[in-house]
Amino acid sequence: MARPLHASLTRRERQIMDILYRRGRATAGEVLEELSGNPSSSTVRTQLRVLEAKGHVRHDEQGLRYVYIPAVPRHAARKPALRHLVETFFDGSTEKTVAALLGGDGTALSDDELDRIAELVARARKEGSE
Amino acid sequence: MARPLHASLTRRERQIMDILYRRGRATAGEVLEELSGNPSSSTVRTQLRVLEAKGHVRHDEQGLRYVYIPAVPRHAARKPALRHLVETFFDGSTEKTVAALLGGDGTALSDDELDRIAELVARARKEGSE
DNA sequence: CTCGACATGTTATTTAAATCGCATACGTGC
DNA sequence: GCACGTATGCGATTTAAATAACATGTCGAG
Repeated sequence: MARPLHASLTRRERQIMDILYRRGRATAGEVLEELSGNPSSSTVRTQLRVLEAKGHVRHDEQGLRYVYIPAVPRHAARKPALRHLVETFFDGSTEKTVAALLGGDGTALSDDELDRIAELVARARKEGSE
Repeated sequence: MARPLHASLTRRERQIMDILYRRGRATAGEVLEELSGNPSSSTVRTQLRVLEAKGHVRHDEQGLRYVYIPAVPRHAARKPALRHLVETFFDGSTEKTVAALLGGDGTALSDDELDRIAELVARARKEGSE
């Protein structure tokens, strides 16, 4: 069973992977900027090399710089991550999760967005009943 | 800014916290059963004590056993966790997240559940327009 | 009472993670 | 060409995590 990648990462590694997934790609310097506890540039680059050795990221050389990219693309990584969170915090219930997403914090959703979400639900029902 | 607790946990600690959140509460033995790599009982108990020292869990004494419980209750911990995941993997978009939840893996949702989800969306719209 | 099963506490050791110093390579402008 | 700013690579060190051996305490059965 393929558990979420996150499960095998150390704290710093997770921090870095999260940055890479949020941004899509980043240089060592960009990762450094977003890391808390401002570690040295050396540290960050070492971590990125470790992550690459473990197969979690790869890099493209862009001129002088390395641009790091997650080895598992975002759209493939996020499903297991989401499911794991739903299992852990919402009893595996999609309904409870949606409730938290909508009723959530102060994030007011626009009517447009709610319309599109309603559309998603309608379509899911249609597909389910085929 | 209160980041998700998860961010400050080590791998094992996260594993254990996930078990505690999934089950609500657990003894050292129960945690041990669910942990991969079957570490020794000693190891698990030490970790639980470390987690307690760090303030992540507390314990109730139940007869002879200790029953461990997350210090931050699930309903309080899950919101930041969910938001962090949405930020990292879904560009902060509730819509994209719902799409992944519905269109997800093979998890077929019942019509009933879809009904209730639709109701949630309808209610959210109403509240938003007040 | 005392033995055994089971639970916890303490402490030490091993292993892994995190950090950085220093060496090295690549361009750019003078 | 060469000095400088900026990158990366390697190796070593420090710090933290993970693990388990051993000691202690509690209950129930015989």
